[in-house]
Amino acid sequence: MIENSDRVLQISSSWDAYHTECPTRLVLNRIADKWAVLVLGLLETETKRFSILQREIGGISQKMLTQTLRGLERDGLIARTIFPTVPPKVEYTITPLGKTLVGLLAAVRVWSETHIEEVLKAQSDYDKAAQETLNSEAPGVRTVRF
Amino acid sequence: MIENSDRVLQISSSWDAYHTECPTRLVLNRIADKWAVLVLGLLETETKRFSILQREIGGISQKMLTQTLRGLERDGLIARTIFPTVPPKVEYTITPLGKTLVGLLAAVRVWSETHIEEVLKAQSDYDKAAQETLNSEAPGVRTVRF
DNA sequence: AGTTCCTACTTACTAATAGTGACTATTGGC
DNA sequence: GCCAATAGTCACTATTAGTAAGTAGGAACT
Repeated sequence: MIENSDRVLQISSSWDAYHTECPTRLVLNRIADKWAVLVLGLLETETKRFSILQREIGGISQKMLTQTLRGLERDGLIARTIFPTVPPKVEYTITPLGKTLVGLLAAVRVWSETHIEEVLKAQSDYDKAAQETLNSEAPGVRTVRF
Repeated sequence: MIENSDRVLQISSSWDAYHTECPTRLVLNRIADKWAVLVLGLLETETKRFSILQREIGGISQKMLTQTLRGLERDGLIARTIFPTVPPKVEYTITPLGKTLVGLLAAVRVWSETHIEEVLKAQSDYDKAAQETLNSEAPGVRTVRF
């Protein structure tokens, strides 16, 4: 039933992301959102407006940016301040809670930048191998070790 | 055009996740996959079989597990070994490259566990406030600061 | 001899989510 | 009076996630 010691620790602290209903999985769903990661990265150092964020994040639509910002606000990771001017002005700022998470995410971005070549090479190797087995062997059998 | 100093650094290192076509964004798409994060977490310490992984990750389907494992294999983060026995046996092991990433992801899981209460509280506060503005004010105006 | 079971998948289908493009309110400037 | 600018919303389509059922092939049971 209980497999190994690290899992026991997680269970005894009452949170376990490996259990479907555990609320810690919502944090996973948060970072498992590329737009949220990018937004938090931009707000790490300074407060920014909606239009600036959209300009700096390549390929995000207004709808997705709005949706992402609302989600981050709801989770208490960023704060939203609207100035009722015309045209409207809305500023987004990272909260203290958000700051504690964004450091980790920055580390992931650094990892991407330092290991991307290895990942790209692995991908092309994999694709080439898949191509070869397609041409020679029966499909499905790829690697055998004894 | 160039906004602030950290961005300049990223551009000069030739990788920038904020640009749509940058390959580093595929790493983001990798960690922006809750299943992948959970799988990597389980493989951090030991090699595991397909059925074990499925049992330990609450709520994952066979299809999604297969898909996730294939993606991680293609990116060079895990290795797949099939034993052509009957019934079949397939083992998944983390690679050295995968190990360097999984440490960061473990940090994120720890963050979840230590900050989940704050996030849940922020959410209920947000939902309550949204409910109140719905009852009293005109919708859209929530916070004003000068 | 036939049926069932086992594992690690596919495949076909449905539900949910991401993304796209057009539309809105407001008002200062031309 | 008309256009530009900002931060959205709404209706629609495309993509992706999830579900349920099927497949292989030999071992063990009946």
